[in-house]
Amino acid sequence: MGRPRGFDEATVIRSAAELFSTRSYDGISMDDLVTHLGVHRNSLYKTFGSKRGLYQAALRWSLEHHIAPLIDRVAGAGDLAQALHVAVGEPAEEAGLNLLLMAVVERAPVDREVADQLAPVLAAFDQAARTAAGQHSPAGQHPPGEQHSPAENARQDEDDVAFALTATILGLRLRARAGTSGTNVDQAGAALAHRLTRHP
Amino acid sequence: MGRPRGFDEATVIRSAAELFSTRSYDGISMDDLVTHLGVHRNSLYKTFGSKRGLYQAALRWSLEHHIAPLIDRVAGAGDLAQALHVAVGEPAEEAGLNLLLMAVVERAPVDREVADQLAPVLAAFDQAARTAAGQHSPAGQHPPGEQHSPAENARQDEDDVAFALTATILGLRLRARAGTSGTNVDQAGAALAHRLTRHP
DNA sequence: GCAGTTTAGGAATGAACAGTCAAGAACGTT
DNA sequence: AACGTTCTTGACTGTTCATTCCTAAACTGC
Repeated sequence: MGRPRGFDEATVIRSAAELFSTRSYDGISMDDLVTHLGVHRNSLYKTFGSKRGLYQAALRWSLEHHIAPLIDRVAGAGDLAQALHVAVGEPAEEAGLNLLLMAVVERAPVDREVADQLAPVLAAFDQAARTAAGQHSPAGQHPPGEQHSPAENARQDEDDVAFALTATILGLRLRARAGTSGTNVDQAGAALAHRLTRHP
Repeated sequence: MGRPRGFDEATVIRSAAELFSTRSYDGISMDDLVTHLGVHRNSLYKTFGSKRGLYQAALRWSLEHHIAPLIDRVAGAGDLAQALHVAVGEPAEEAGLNLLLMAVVERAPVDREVADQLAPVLAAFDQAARTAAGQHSPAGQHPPGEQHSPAENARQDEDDVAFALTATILGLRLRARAGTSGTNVDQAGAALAHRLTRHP
């Protein structure tokens, strides 16, 4: 009952995510959003409560619909080269990764809820990178013990490499954003993957 | 002649760089700067012209006094592990790299002068990473020819790996900034370097 | 100690900002 | 067709923003 909405909420969220992926949170005004989304201020406030609410909805949507599938594809990639390719080479995921990048760099440090939302995503990325890098040891957190058995060291090493690989993926997207052509970024990822998998 | 300054310009620039490294450009107001720097608004405007002028001075200073020496140390590192360690493991350079990170992610896309200033710095980083990764081929741009001789391919590959390594350095700093729980960044860099140098 | 020059300080300006209000329009229900 | 409900709309509010004005202060040279 009541007047029907003149806009599709999912579409608005997707457009907002796109806009938020291009500039900093404080660099985007509500007027910018109103213009870019083609939806009236009050409709946005009614639906999302505040600018922050809209941002959070956009981030959540992007993490769920862009990043999570991307993580799955990274985890399912046959080898590391393919994993890096799907992570940075696909232009379709640009907006999603750019928003993640912005969120990590400039939102997380000043918004705890954002930080708390991103932490598990980065962890999942690590896990996927670890899977793609070579299925040597099973998933899992580190057990509490302080002993350094060879098996534990190996597992820790896998974690560390995966952590660095996620960093590389984000760094490569950062550089693509900074002006380097996508082709070169993809090529750089391939070159690094090749070096890392030379010695299986 | 005239009344002497009540502040040291270099100190102010350094403090501004520190502050700009913590939040986005638009997330920092002139009031924030006035408070953090302990210098009156008018003195800042008299000296730097505008908020953007102050930012540019801070960025230039940081690139010159933090990033350039860091690049030199990366280039001079004995091996890749050491290069990554000096790049991400030294807490003294945190502010410099964080500012670089913020500049690349959120300033460069909306401020061409910043973008133009960062491009050669990233290129220098690539060159240093290439040097640290192994002194196989001399420095230099690619010659114009389109042939793909083995030597050229090797050189291109070195460039690509170096590009990816710079991305990794920035990515690792990004993750350090994001509050890495568990795995530490330095250790991750070391693990990746170890994998990359296993096969010389 | 006065003239000239440069900085400091506080107050002001207008624009842009996030968020709100009240009136009306489009529906389902009765 | 009258009603309650939900959405739309444009104007509005108070705040914060970057930037500027003006006067007083601190110095140098005469």
